[in-house]
Amino acid sequence: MSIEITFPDGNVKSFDAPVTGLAIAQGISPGLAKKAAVIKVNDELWDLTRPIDRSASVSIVTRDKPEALEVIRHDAAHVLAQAVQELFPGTQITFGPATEVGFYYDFARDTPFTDADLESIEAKMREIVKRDLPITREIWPREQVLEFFQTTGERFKAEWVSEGIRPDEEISIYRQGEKWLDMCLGPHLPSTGKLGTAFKLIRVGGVYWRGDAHNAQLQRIYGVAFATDDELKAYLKQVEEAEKRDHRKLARQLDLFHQQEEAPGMVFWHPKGWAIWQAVEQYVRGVYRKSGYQEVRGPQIMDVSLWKKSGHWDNYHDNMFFTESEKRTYAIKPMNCPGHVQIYNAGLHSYRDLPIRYAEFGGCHRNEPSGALHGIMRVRAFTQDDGHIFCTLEQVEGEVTAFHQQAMQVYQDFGFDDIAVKLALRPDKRLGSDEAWDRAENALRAALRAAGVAWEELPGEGAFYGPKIEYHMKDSIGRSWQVGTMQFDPMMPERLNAEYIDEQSQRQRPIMLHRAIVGSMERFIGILIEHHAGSLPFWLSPVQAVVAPIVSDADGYAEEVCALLKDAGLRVETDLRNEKINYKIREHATQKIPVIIVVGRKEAEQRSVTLRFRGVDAQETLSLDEAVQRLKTLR
RNA sequence: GCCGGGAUAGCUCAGUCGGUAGAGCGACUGAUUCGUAAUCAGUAGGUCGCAGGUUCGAUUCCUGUUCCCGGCACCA
Repeated sequence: MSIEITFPDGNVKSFDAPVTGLAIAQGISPGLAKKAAVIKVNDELWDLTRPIDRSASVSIVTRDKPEALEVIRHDAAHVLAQAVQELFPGTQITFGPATEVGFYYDFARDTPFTDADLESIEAKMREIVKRDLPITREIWPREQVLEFFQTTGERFKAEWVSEGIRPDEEISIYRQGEKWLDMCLGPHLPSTGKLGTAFKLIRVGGVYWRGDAHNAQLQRIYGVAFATDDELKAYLKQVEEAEKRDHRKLARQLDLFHQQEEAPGMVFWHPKGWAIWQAVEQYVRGVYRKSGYQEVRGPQIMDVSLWKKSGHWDNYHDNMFFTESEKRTYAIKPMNCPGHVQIYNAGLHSYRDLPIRYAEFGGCHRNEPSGALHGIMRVRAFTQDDGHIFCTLEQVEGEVTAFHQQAMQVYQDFGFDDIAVKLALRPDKRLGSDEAWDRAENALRAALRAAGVAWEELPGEGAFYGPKIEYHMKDSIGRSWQVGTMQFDPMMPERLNAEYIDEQSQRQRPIMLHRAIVGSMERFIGILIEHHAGSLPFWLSPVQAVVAPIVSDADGYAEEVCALLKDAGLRVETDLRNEKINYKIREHATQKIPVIIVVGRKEAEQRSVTLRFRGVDAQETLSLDEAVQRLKTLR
């Protein structure tokens, strides 16, 4: 038997017997063999130790390649599992994949792992790496695997063999050293020593077996892993930087808002935080105006019967707040759409009136599970930049493409330029027929196509009343946030009896489009704070400039400058405290004020000001008039 | 909601192996008028999250609870 191995450069080499990737690499150079992590065989990643038993085109994947990194991380998960079982006998193993920056492994053990355990586990992992145990792949018959896991008390593994793996699937077992093994698809490095030292266990958390809240609770140990120590160091540094821009921390430092026990998941906006809100709201209001929306306002609470009619009660009553008065139960609104339908229904509409676009900064309350709350990113009381468009099916495409343009402009104006568009399709729990869903999903697809954007489809992620387009934006440190949405809803008009009169004087159901660009004001402001690390752009800064006199003789002039800038529409304050200019500059720089305006005797005499811009040490002195003009252009 | 951890002055944190607490910054008062990232001195400030229990005595130990943090689940 002859095996032909084709290399990336087109060279072909014949072997008489099956040959391993390691042998091939060694045949090329010992250096390559050392750097090799896995081998790509006909576009499939294989272990270096797995014999290649047929002709194939191959390429050696060295450890510096992204594909190798995933294998390194996956290996780290297995080394973690072995370390845990060596240290804590009786702990059951389940799954442990690679993640975006590292790996995790889920364990079943009655006693919780502590931070101290994490340290000793990591030490044990390093020991296993040092032992440089060979990692070998074996194929076992299904019965043998099942029996093995049953006799070793690995209940979860055994369950997976019988419930998660198709009977005709080949089961590979990876042995790490003499005794320890795990069932795994692979591939893996040839030995534990190849893992290297660039890994670190970071935390432990609870998870559900197979991701289902009805199942047993497991403990997941998370780690990060890289090909080199430098990359690990860089990653840890980046985490530290991310912590510094935590919106909860910055809110305290910059006095933007606070939250307290009596109102969990709600926000107390301080003057400076509310100034940011106002800036965002005024901006969005301008978008409403320019794009043909009429602003409206519905009531905060409405009789529960309305929510039963709309379908919200059936789907979400566990997450709704209720209140009672005179034997009637009211729901505190979790959404604005039923209110907008009432406004629509208050008049009779001709097809000529459509589309009708309503907008509202709609305050909503949702009783989110306590464990979901997070600063102002996930709250129980929030405000949507909500809008509803009542239109005909034919008008949907035009409305969706127009919305797309508006949304993209808004994200750009706020400093976000990396936007991903996704289409969330029918969920299991839903209203309406499959035909209606086909129509709805296809209408959105057509609109996206017309808008000329690429999108990703998310099966099962749609709202119960219709599919939705989602806008995900990446922030300055690469995290993705779902903000805007455009939802197609034929159900709500039906359920709440919305109609218009068509050309033939017949009553028709309009289509309802739900749309939001920033989504939740609270969350969007949280994202803005973290994206800009608290240094908001001039137009969003709560205090845009501080006028700081050097000596008290200049106080009067400072107040004059401040008044002038306020007249020009800027948010300005004076700092007349009896402190040195150094102290004032330090403080306002720390407060991330975009412009510090210093005035001393000289400026007061010359009617000039000295400007110091955030992040720039150099100062500029210019006349008061010039300065006002200059700052006005930043607004 | 579930698993784990936490809660000490306005903020950041130390401390008490059970004998009711301390620093820095901030605040306040006074002095200082000093040209680009912290002037000096003094003063005040805490039911040690809340409720029970054990104890002669609990901020400390135990139980419960609320909220926060991390993870999972959820997210109209």
